[in-house]
Amino acid sequence: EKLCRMLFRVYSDKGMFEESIGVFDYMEKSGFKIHDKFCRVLLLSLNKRGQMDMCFSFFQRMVGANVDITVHSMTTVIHGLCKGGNVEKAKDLMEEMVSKGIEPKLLTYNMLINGYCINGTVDKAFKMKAIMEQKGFEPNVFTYNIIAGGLCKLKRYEEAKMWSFAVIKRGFTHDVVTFSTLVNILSKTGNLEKAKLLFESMEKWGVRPNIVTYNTLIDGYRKKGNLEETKRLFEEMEKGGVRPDTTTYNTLIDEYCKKGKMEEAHKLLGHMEAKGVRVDTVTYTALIDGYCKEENLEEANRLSEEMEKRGVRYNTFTYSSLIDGYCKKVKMEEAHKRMGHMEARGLRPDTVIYNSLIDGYCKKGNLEEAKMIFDEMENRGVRYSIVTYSTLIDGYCKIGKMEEAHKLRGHMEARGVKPN
RNA sequence: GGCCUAUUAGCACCC
Repeated sequence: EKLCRMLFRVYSDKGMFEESIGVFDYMEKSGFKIHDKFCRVLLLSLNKRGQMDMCFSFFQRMVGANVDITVHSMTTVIHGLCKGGNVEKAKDLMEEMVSKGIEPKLLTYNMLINGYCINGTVDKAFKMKAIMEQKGFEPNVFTYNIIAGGLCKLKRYEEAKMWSFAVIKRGFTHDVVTFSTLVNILSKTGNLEKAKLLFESMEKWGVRPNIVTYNTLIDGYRKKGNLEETKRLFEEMEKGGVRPDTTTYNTLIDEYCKKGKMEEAHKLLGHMEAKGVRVDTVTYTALIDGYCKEENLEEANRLSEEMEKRGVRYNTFTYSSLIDGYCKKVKMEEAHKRMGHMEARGLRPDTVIYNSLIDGYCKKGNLEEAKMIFDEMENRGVRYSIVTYSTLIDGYCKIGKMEEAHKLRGHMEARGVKPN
């Protein structure tokens, strides 16, 4: 029994999940008593590695094996489900557990509220908050920050600002997350000066800007085209003992890429390696996109091979940049080939990728093919966006097929996509 | 005590 516990722990920790579950099976068959705390090692590990489905199904197995389920493991599973965009499933799970006498905690509710925010359904997040209050839980700083963040995702910055300021007004302890959120809101709404003032006054409130606060402000300045201030902040943070991280470098690399300064961007990649800063998918995607934009697909492909070799994962953005690169050059066969690759890896092409393809065919003057891609989106359940319609409408206009263009305008209204 | 919250990368048109 002791050996099983040890094995289970090690397998779980190393991500050898089949083996972990094998041990679990054996323990169950042998009639060993299995505790909730013991199972949590696996739940947490599955969570960390994004294996939400397995996490959920293992939890079901725990229930089936009569493990003494606690709020802790329930909360872990809910966390995973929420992060994976499966809030409804998480909510159902919570309700099921409540019926078994397990009471959620404030943090459990916060996770669900966050889940709805991730989904972009803030109204449901508010409903969950109301339920939480009904149960006698007062919202805490996390709750407020989560809601402010959710509203930011929807670009509802004015409302977000109210929630962040409410933290300060309600006399909660001042929190660096609240301040960073506010710096972001101010910066994104064109009040970079105010953002800077807030940033500078933070210390007076007893809050020290951290890496995220710096990164937020740096992004604000570079998007405004103020490279001097961007660099100054970069140096200031290093002097102040806040070490630039992956996001900091990614932001700067993207800035150089957008300006077409690919050598500079590449140099920063070198700096990251020299300083031991982790390189990630965003780093490479920014670079790949930069090369694609200057139509240097050779270099873009070289980088994608490099990231493959280094074990940096591709995501939808990475493929999107490459596919768009091919579409802009009207190399449609190559674009399709890349789409095949991503699907083989279990990534579903999204709206943006389809938009690039449609644009490619439109630019080629092949509206039949463009329309076929459009229909394929429907069949595969990929949502149309305002860009999808604009692209295709533009395509029809350019070849003088005005009736088709008008038809699409009707189509979009029927779908509830508002013309801009 | 720990666990939940903030920052960076992809698409059309116009400018």
